[in-house]
Amino acid sequence: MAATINDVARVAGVSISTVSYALSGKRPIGEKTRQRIESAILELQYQPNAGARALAGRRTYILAVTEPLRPDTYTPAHMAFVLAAATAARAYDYDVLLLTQDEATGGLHRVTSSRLVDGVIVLDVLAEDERAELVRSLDVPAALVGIPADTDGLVCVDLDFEAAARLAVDRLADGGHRVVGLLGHPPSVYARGSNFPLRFREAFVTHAAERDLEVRLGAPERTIAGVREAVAEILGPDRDLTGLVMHCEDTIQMRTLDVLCAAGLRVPQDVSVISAASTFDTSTFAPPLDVIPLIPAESCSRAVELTIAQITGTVEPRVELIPPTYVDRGSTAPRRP
Amino acid sequence: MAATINDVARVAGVSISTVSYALSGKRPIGEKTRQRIESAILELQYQPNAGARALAGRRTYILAVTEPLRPDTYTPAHMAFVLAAATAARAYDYDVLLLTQDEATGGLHRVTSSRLVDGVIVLDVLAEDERAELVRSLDVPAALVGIPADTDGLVCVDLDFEAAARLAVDRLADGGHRVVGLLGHPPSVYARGSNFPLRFREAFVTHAAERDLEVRLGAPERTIAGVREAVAEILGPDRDLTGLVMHCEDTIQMRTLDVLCAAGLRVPQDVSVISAASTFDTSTFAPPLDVIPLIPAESCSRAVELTIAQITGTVEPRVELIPPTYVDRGSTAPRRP
DNA sequence: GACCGTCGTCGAAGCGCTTCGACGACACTG
DNA sequence: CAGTGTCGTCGAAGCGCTTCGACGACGGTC
Repeated sequence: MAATINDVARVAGVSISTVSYALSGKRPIGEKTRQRIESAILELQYQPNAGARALAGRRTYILAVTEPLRPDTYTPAHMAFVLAAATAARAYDYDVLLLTQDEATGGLHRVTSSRLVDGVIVLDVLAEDERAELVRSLDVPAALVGIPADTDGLVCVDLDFEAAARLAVDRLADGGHRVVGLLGHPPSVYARGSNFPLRFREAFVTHAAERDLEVRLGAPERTIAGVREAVAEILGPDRDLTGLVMHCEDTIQMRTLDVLCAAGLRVPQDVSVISAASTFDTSTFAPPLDVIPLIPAESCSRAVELTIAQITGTVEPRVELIPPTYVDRGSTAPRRP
Repeated sequence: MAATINDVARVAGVSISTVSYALSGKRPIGEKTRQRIESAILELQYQPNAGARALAGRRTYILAVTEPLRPDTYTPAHMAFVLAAATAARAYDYDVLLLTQDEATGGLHRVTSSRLVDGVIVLDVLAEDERAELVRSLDVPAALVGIPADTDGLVCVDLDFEAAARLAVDRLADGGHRVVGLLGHPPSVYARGSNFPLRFREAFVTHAAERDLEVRLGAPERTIAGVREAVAEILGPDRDLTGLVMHCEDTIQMRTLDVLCAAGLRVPQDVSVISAASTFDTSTFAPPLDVIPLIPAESCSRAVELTIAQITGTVEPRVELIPPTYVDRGSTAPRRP
């Protein structure tokens, strides 16, 4: 059997409460006592029993991460967030319970009301998301990565997609480009109400209008043919498009570059290209792309932070938007006269 | 505060042990009592406290899933296994704690010796894998999905990659093909000692020799150029290769089809193509490919089953190989004379 | 020197559940 | 009808931990 706190106390010749306080640091402990306890712990390979700790301490040190991974979502990007959340949680000594697919919603109720978890990280938030409702009504420490339509009473974190869209538009507008395109996600993604593609697209269109640009939108299917078609359409019959922003999966972006190349268009001489809100590495693309990165670790570690702050104290509901940054890799250039 | 078993007992007018037995079914309960208890549970929205249950019952109903997700591994395929494990676990009323990256090894010790989890599912097993050692020495209920070099004392489950390789070889050999190629993973994957690519490749080479075939191996990098080069090499200067087996990521497979098409080679008229041990859907490829599928749900649910069997009883160490199946989609044809 | 505060330690009371042993109430045996 | 089971229920003893209150031993104050 595994050693218990009783064994440690006996070996160290102190009471169990002393051991507990030595471990938690909630009361001062004499130097010599502490050392005896520490060596007893080492000797016995003592690890506190998680169940007992949860029961007595009312903390499990587990966070639920809910990520539906809906059929048409793009796994790598979403998993990057799950991983980032897991890593961030470990930095605070929390473990992560994974709730996916149907459990993403159903399991949320179960794990919170059985006090299996201390808090919840909600990923891939839709504009209308059951889980947002659930979190609100359950009144459990939680942070959403993404912004639902109704943020009332919730703690949300996300990249500032609107600002990212403006940043991309400005870059092209400042370069003198007049006709710009946005290559987005497959139509089904917009239909589902996934929030960030919509937010990005709206801000893109709005700000392009403010900057007096002509805008063309594409929502290619994932197939080669789909990309080819969308690119052809966006370029226009006269191929007068000179600025292209891509806010989509890596395969689509790579294929787009292939298609541009095949069409004899050079980047950035003929077309300036920006990869926006991408979770993957665009520096290995051919050519490497300018990017406004979406860094999972950033939003997730903030979400974990805010959740833990709610567990240990109290946090005002809020929406925190992370300002975007622009990484220049030479895939944009001023428009040639 | 959440309702406890005490509240339920009070409302139902019985003792707490009766409630507990009603819940677990470990002793018979009178019909009327059971109903009173059930309605009390509904009324109070009672959910047993996970920590207390773990402490008293010595079961947490949590399984650890360890998946290192090493830098060069292909996320979608690996995550498919994580998801399958989570889903399978839920079917047995177990939740899943995710251990990735550095925690995949380090966290294993922590979560088992603190009794946070009842068992462990080990994914992406290397030929030489620390986690196999750890599981052996920890003596914790566990199942590995994949086969380490030393399986002594371990419970392992996996697709029978050797049989899959033979199946692919036989299909081509029976079709009269004499020169066959295997397009595998990037070199780094083989170098790392990931076990299934190696097992597949070895069996492929061995069995092709038995069938008197000439074998060409390719291990393309993920880039377009990498694929193009590997395909050119495998086809040979005379393009005498007529059978191709792909055991690699979906992007590489798609690109290979693009490259074949660009080279004017038709599938299956000029080249017969088989996708082997693939976790993704090859029916949407152009053309749809014959496939020997690797079904994560299959190995994972068996792994979960075997782990839970170890928790509740005892299971002999073993290696269970899942027989491969062949799905015909018309991408192979007899060799033209 | 009486008084106070801090430090370091202990004992004991839970936390909410499972499970063992006990026991009354029956329904069978023979 | 005494003996033997099974059924349905209860009380109580933990499971291993945290935390509260208490208390002796000091060192400082006035």
